[in-house]
Amino acid sequence: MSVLSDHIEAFIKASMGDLPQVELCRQALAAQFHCAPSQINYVLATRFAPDLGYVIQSKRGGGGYIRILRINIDKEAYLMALISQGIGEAIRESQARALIDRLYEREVIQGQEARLMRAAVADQTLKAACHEKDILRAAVLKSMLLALAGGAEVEV
Amino acid sequence: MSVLSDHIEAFIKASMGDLPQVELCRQALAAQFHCAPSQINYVLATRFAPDLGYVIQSKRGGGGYIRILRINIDKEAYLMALISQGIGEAIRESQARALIDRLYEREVIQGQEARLMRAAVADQTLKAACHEKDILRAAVLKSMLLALAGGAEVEV
DNA sequence: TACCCATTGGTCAGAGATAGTCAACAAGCC
DNA sequence: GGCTTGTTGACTATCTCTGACCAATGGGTA
Repeated sequence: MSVLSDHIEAFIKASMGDLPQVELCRQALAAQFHCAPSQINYVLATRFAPDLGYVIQSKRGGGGYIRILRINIDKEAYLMALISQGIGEAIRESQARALIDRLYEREVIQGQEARLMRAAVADQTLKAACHEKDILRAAVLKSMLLALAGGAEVEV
Repeated sequence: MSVLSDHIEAFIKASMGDLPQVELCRQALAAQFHCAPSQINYVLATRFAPDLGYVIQSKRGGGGYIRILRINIDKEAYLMALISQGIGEAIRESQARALIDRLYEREVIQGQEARLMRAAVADQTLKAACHEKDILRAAVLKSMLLALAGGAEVEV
């Protein structure tokens, strides 16, 4: 079954080739495929999601763009596993701290980075109701792990 | 994808080189880039703002000029100033990114740390209503800056 | 000195150019 | 039919650029 989203996905992947990143123009791409611009967002959300090893950056306004960065999954399998399985929808502060400590022990991160991460996910930092806090913490933690996994090869 | 503002910014930075300041003539610059004079103000406001480490001085009338000064900062004092004044109750993603970029340029943080911080304060990360997002982002950012400022003495 | 006015930069609202979000509808697949 | 996936359009958010109008400076002139 070959559907529009698949074509767009294939086109983007072909554009990327072996490069670590590619830059698109949403409007132009939508015009090229004769679809609504939001269709591009759908493809990005479903085929180039963080869990699938991609990071999306974009800018609006004149000269706007959408940039897709690829993560080297082989190299960072541990982080990706953490992101997709090790952290659920929510995570408590103590669990997050333990996870960060493990990263430090395994030398995935340095002291300064560990301090940054702890600060970002601290209970005191996340102003929200208790359960919301844990959800938020999970999101922040995942996002940072993704940055660790994907950032190394790309100038962000 | 580069746009007029980017070109003007690049030109000014090239003019500066390693010097601590540079002097421009708004009209002449606008003529050089075939744009409205106010476009220069736009570039100054968005690319050479105080948050980005610059100070603008200017004089009108005959022999008028625009002078751009690069600020040199003391790391700890800068961080503390950012925490107490530079960041309010809320901060937008673009402002937060600019702030992090500046820390990176000034070598207060390294590339990996910058990526971590950007990830933590990204719009995509902070799942909340728009205004709540900005408040949350300010809290996360401040918390991380505090970690940077006080990090050396804190137990790992 | 007092005033005029040419010259130069500042401000701001609005238009234009992109991209993001979300709810509703459509198409496929048990 | 009901669930999942795909598609769209209306509305929103953000970034860029411009022009009309405002403000300041300094030289010229009465």
